Amino acid sequence: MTDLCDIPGHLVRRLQQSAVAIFLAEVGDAGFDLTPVQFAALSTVISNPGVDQATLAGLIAYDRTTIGGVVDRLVKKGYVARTISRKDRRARELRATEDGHRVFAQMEPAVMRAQKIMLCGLEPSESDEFLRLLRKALAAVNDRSRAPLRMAPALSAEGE
Amino acid sequence: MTDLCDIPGHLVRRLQQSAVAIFLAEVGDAGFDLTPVQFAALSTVISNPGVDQATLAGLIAYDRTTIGGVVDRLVKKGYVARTISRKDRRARELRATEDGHRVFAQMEPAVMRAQKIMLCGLEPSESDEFLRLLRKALAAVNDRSRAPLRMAPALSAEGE
DNA sequence: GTATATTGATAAGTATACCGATTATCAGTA
DNA sequence: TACTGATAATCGGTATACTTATCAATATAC
Repeated sequence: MTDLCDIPGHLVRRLQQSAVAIFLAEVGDAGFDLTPVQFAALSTVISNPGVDQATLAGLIAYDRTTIGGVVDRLVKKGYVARTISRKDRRARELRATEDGHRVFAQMEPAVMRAQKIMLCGLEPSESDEFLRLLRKALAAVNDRSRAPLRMAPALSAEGE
Repeated sequence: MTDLCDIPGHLVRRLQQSAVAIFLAEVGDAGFDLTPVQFAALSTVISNPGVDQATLAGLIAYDRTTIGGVVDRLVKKGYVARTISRKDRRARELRATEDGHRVFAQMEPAVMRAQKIMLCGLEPSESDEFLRLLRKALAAVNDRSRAPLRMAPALSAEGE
């Protein structure tokens, strides 16, 4: 008989659900209303000014179809500006607004707190080991997702 | 500067995405069309004949609002029967159909295969350790989700 | 210089997730 | 019996995710 507690996928899903709930609670208590996805997108736009949406999706391993809506919401909230690229009229260049930069910087402590809470059940050494295994497992299956991580800078490493 | 690769929540999300993609691929190749969520629900209904939807949601740590739609799809596919409880007219009693039992048994190998693929980057000992840490981390944050796991039978164990 | 293939973005449709509110029912009480 | 509170399920609304298909613009091939 299949016990769901023995199915890794089920455990990962539950941890992810908790992670989102904790993120929203911490960030919300701090007075911000970004979701984890929106935060990751904003963070990446800040690190890569002028990226187009497809590249952004690759950088954070999101689906290209999904990223449009995420960016929509960031634009609506005034944290990101989307302009049509001059070099390629298909592409939209993304840039964080001043508001976006400020909010990102201000909410970082809450985000870090959420990450700590998420792993509060583990000893520090266990936490490190967990993250190591998480990265290692991910590297092996990255390309089996519809939205694989596609590094632009010099990250890569683990994944072949 | 926040590197997303250092944010546990982001890593967990990516692994979950891969897990879902692998599950759908393996199960789909085997000729079945159940999602991970639907599989978990069907599995739990089989183990707990006659459960109501709220209890089912608790058993697999899903949101109560979501479970209705999941059950809808299982009913539409003919794998689960939903009847109004005689003891409590508010509740719906769920039971797997013969088709549901058969499909569940037949797809189990594909599900197991998917779990193995998901962790194929880890050595067997690492895989065990990863699952141990996953369960431990989860136990500590279970009640911070809107949909905490609520055991009815004698599951528990690891996660205290 | 036009046909072809590719690529960035979006649209439509389905399936999770979750919040807040509502409805129907049940349980206990006065 | 009517009232009160709790609970099962659903509804409306928002946000991910992903599939297939489409459109527009670019790049390449010829």
